[in-house]
Amino acid sequence: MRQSELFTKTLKDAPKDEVSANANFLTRGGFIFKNAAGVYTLLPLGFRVVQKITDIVREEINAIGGQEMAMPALVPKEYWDKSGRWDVEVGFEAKGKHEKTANFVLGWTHEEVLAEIASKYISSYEDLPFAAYQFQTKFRNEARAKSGLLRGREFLMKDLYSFHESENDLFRYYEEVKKAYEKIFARCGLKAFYTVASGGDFTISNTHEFQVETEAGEDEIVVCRLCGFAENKEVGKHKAGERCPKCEGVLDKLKAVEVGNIFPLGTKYSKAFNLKFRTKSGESEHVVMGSYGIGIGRVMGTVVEVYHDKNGIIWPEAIAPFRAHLLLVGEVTDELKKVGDNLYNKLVKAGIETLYDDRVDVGAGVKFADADLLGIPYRLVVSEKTSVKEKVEVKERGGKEEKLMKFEEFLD
RNA sequence: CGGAGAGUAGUGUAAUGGCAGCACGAGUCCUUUGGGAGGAUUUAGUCCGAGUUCGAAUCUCGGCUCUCCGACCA
Repeated sequence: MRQSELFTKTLKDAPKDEVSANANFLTRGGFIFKNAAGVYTLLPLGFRVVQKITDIVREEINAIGGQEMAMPALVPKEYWDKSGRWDVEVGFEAKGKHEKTANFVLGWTHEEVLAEIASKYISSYEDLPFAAYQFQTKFRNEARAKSGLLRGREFLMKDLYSFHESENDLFRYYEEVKKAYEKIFARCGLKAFYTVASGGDFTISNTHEFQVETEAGEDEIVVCRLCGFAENKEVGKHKAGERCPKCEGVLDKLKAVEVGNIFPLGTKYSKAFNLKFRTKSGESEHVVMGSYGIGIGRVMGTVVEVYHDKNGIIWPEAIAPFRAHLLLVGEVTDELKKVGDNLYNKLVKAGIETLYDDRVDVGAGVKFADADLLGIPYRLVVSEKTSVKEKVEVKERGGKEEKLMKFEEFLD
């Protein structure tokens, strides 16, 4: 992508009143645009990051047998009546302009929808287990949207639902999802604590959250840094300073953001939707369900909270919008442009996603500042003053040197 | 949903009852070209609605929106 053709621009000043690092840098860099509190447009750069994250999630969920599908955002009232969740306060009701009453809710979760569908297709133990998921925009009328992408009223979520003939089988799959989640967050560069959370009325045991340490987080958890045991403060069984229940360590308290969660639902929704199957011995039983979410936009925001310095974002390579940032620096002469264009073409041809700052009449300071802000992992600078490798020098945004040799082959 | 603060040009700000100004951005011209360049010139603004007043960005009332703290949630 040639930066001269990118329709967004960077902003020099941080948005007024905005405090969180992710809202600041993502807005200034032109990754996102705020349309309303907690409602964001993903601009081309932000969209690329989200695509990288969804690709990773899709790969890992497919690997545990998830079947991708797409459910509607308009969810019929009758479904919510069945589950008793019509009046849940986070819901946005949707009504036709000329209709008297709202007949839909903008989906804020999809247990109801999939339970309804499953009840038409599942009839025998032979149909179980199965798991289906989607990436979808969810709508929740949060009383207070805040912290940029960390808590929005409209956000992209990966929601996975699993269906089983027994609790045993549910918990077998639950462990698989847990492992998949661990891989997903690790690949996104996040260290996530697998955290015990209170289940509430909706589940048959505790639920689990994946929490990433950051001051911008809204949750407080106690963790053992030795073995990784973690518990949400709301559970209240363990306190900071106490001995870890799993090992010799001592529990620490920290602020964190929940990037994912997994719920053993049991039969709440299968009962509401009459979702039953015949066992091998011919009895009719309710399907046992689990549900598993990952907030995609929240992952993106969390990564920015974790990976930034005073100048901007430092994307982990796996989810960076581009891998290389090629900069023409100094006076852009025809000769210099030729060196840059050649290198750009070579990189693109080799499948290296490259943002090429080919802007003319933009000062070096501006280009470097923009590059720092955008946070693309590898920076290749083409300039008259660079003596290395025919006017090209390579730097890594995060400051480490060892990976730079990757680009040697392109610098002939 | 409770509490607090704030809405002035695309962005950031000044003007506290009396000519809406500055910087960045954007346009044009010239100079400059390795860390947010310089000069000239142009562009563009008081959230909405009432009220007080000779006169309102400024004061009053109502609304809308945003931010922060709290409660609640992926």
